[in-house]
Formats: sequence, structure tokens, C-alpha cells
Amino acid sequence: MDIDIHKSDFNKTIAPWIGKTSKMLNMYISDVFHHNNITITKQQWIVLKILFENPEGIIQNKLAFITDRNKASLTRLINGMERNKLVSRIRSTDDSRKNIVYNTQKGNELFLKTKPIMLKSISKVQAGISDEEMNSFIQIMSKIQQNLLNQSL
Amino acid sequence: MDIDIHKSDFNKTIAPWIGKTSKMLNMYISDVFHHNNITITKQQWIVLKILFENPEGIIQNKLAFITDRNKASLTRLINGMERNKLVSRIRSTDDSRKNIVYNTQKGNELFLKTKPIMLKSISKVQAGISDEEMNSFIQIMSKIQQNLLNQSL
DNA sequence: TTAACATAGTTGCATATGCAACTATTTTTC
DNA sequence: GAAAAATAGTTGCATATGCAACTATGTTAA
Repeated sequence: MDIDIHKSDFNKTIAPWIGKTSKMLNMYISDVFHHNNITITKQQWIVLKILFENPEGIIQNKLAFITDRNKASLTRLINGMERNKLVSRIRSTDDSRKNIVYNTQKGNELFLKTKPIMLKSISKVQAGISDEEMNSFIQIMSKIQQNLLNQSL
Repeated sequence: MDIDIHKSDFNKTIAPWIGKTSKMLNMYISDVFHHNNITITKQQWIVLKILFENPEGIIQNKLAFITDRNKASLTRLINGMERNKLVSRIRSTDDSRKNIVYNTQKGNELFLKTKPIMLKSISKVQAGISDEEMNSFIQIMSKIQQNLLNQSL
């Protein structure tokens, strides 16, 4: 690997760091799941987590918002999870346009099983990062997110 | 949106920040391209950039490594770009297993057209972030990446 | 030199995702 | 109250991506 990937005007930018780290993180989580014989994806895990914390269920639209994806993508994510009996959809009696999504018992059990694994993995990822650094990091990320929101052309 | 998404043990973690910011960044870039009538994706843009900086061409395998994707994914990315005449593949005469990928003239022209747009966009995203913060940010990201590499189970 | 191994690339199969168009239902407006 | 507008969800079509199996080619070792 002798290619110089740094000869450009894009040197002092942080954007590439974010994308790459995000990708590495995703693959790491995927690895962790695989090595623990857990056959869900990170995306599905996040849904399990949110539904676990909201046993009264969440309307699909809200779930899409919370999980930062559009409703089409959420529909398909939930399709897969429903197929695997991790969640169930129930049409709202108040407003029959709405679907309320719940974890099944299997979903909650799986979440509880994975929770300590995830906590441990996350702490490994954050090893050696001080509280101060953590706060600084979050502050910068917030700024970036704010800039991005302000840009929404 | 009155759902408390923070009632969990995963409060003080930075991982979610990375994923969300990365996603927002991707969508922003996609928006920018769209509003400038540029019909490539961010992934394709990165390939254009790297190939622009390496006019002698790059072997697919290396390109996959540099762009942080596996060779299968790279194959398809290049397929699409070749279809759109942005890059071309040439089988290596030294080792006929290898494909060397180049930007076409169209590819280089498109890169040059998009470059100032990207520089401007990136600077907007980084607005209000001091050099000090920038360095701190990169340092933390490096730590995380190092942790992730060390974890490769 | 030939068999075993290694490397480069492609393809099948899976998930995830966005946009735009669509259906169904509810709310608003006139 | 009926037409128009808004909202919730699904689907078609597109891209991107990983893993594992596969083909083709090149290298190594017996």
C-alpha cells in the first residue's frame, strides 16, 4: 500500500474521519454479534432497544424519526424483524392509518441478552478516552449536526 | 415527538453520535449534489477523487482498501461508474488477474467541477470549529479507530 | 513440473436505505 | 357534508454493502 492518499486540498477536514469511523464501528458490532451467535443487525438492535424502553409501543412514523431513517426504510426494517418474530405491528384503533410496533417477548429477551455484550463492546471502543475528551467530542459533534441542520438547502 | 430516547444505560456513549452524524453528512452531500445537478453518489465521488490524484491508475484491490470497502462492493461501484463512463478498467499486462482503474476524461472533468462545491460544503459543515477542536476531534477519532482495530476479535 | 496455495476479481444472496409514486385514512376547509 | 389537503404506511426502483462461493491467474513447494 504505497499510495499517497493525502495529496489533496481535503487534508484538514474531519468529514472523512466520521464516515470511516462509523463504518469501522458498524463492522465491529457486526463482528461482535456474529461471534456471540446473535443473528441481528445493528439497525435491528437499535429498534429492539428503543422498543424495549417503550413497552407501550411506538408508531412507525415516530420510530422512523427516532432511528433517523425514512418511513420506507423503516417499513422494511420492521418487515424483517416481524418475519423473525422480534417485533409485531398492531394497527391503531384510534387512527387506522397508524401501526404501533412492539417488541415481542422474543424481542425483549434478545435485547436483554445482547445488552451486556453491547455495553462491554462500547466500553472497549471508548477505552482511553477521558471524560473531558468525551465532552469535547460530543460538543464538536453537536456543532457539526447543527451546521448540517442549518444547511438543509 | 415526546418519546424519551435517553432512559438507558447507553447514555454516556459516543458511538451513536458517530453513526448519526455520518448519516446526516451523507444526506447533506447527496443534497448538495442534487441541487447542483450532479448525478453521482458520495461514494463515487471519493473514487473520482482518488483516481484523479492517481492518474497512473489503481488496481481494484488497492482501491478497495483505500476506500474502505471489500472487493465485492468495489467491483459493483466501479461497474456503475464504468457504465456512466466515469472510469475505465484495463487488465494489467503484468498480471492478468489485476484490473487497473482510471478516471476517464469525463470522470476527471466531473471531479474538477465538483471539487469547489465539495470544499465549500465541507467548510460549511465545519463552521465554528476551532483548530484546537479539530485536532482534539481527530485525536479522539484516532483513538477510537485504534481501539476498533485492536478489537478485531 | 506439477500439485497446493495465494491472489484478484466477479457473482449470488442477504440487508439497508432513499426518493417518488401510490393507497388508505383522517383532518381541514369551504 | 363534500372536496381538498394532510398524514401513515407500502411498494417500485435505484444504490451501496458484506460474506461466501466461485473462476481465473500467478506463485510456491515438493
